[in-house]
Amino acid sequence: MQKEMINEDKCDVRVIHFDKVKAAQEGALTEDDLLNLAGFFKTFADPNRLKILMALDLQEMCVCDIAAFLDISESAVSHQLRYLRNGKLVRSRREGTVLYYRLVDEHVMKTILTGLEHVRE
Amino acid sequence: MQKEMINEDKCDVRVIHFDKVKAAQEGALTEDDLLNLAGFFKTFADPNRLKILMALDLQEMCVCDIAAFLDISESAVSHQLRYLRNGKLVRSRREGTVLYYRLVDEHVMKTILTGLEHVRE
DNA sequence: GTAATATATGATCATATACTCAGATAATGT
DNA sequence: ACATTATCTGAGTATATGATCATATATTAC
Repeated sequence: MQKEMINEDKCDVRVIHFDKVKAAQEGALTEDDLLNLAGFFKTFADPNRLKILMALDLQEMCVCDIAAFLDISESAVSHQLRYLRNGKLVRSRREGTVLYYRLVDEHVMKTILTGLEHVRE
Repeated sequence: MQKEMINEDKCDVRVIHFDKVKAAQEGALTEDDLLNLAGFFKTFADPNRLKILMALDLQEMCVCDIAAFLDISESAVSHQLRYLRNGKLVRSRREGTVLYYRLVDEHVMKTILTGLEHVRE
């Protein structure tokens, strides 16, 4: 059971399998990819956002309809939609004062369905 | 532009397209599925957990190796592994005092790779 | 049994999240 | 221009999250 220090400056770091640590480091994503990916999944980590995304997969909807569907305030919906817009998951189309939201592409539902598969075993 | 109240008790709820709200409600998941699904994605919503999962896809690893890889405390790793165990994403195998963790199944990486596809456009 | 090693757990704390509220903005109707 | 409608935004707040630290547990070696 060989022990090695991974870094001279951090003598508290204990490593049993140095080769595995190295392999993990070599296979790791960049910090950028990692943050984007975590951010992407954060989008799906909220029940209300999931409901919005699945509803928008069926049909485009406006803010107040989504608010009625979720039974939360329009302001709260608007905040969540901004979140989804920033994440490039939804797009909107304006018709007068009404904004109709829809999904951007098929990755969104694909991700949700893969997750649902796992959850239902 | 017809307006209807979705509920007599909540006169502040404004609905433009009642049919869409109804369709969304009919297509919606149960609260249980929704919470499980959100919980599932919450697992992937953290950079360190993502790194752990991707590393364990390559090879089984023990706690202290993961800690060295992530450059965080073994305690923090242990907390995250408990999270992953509760979510049924990883399993462990004991060899003396050392616990080797590995992924439970292929849904995990499938989910991560679908996400990565989207993130990289 | 005791000591040492590897991991797990509970308490605590700083930050992130998701809502509400009040007010701002954008498009339409008069 | 002014009022109305639909949505957006910033501030404030309560809860959730993820790390650290100290301590507890589990296995092995002596």
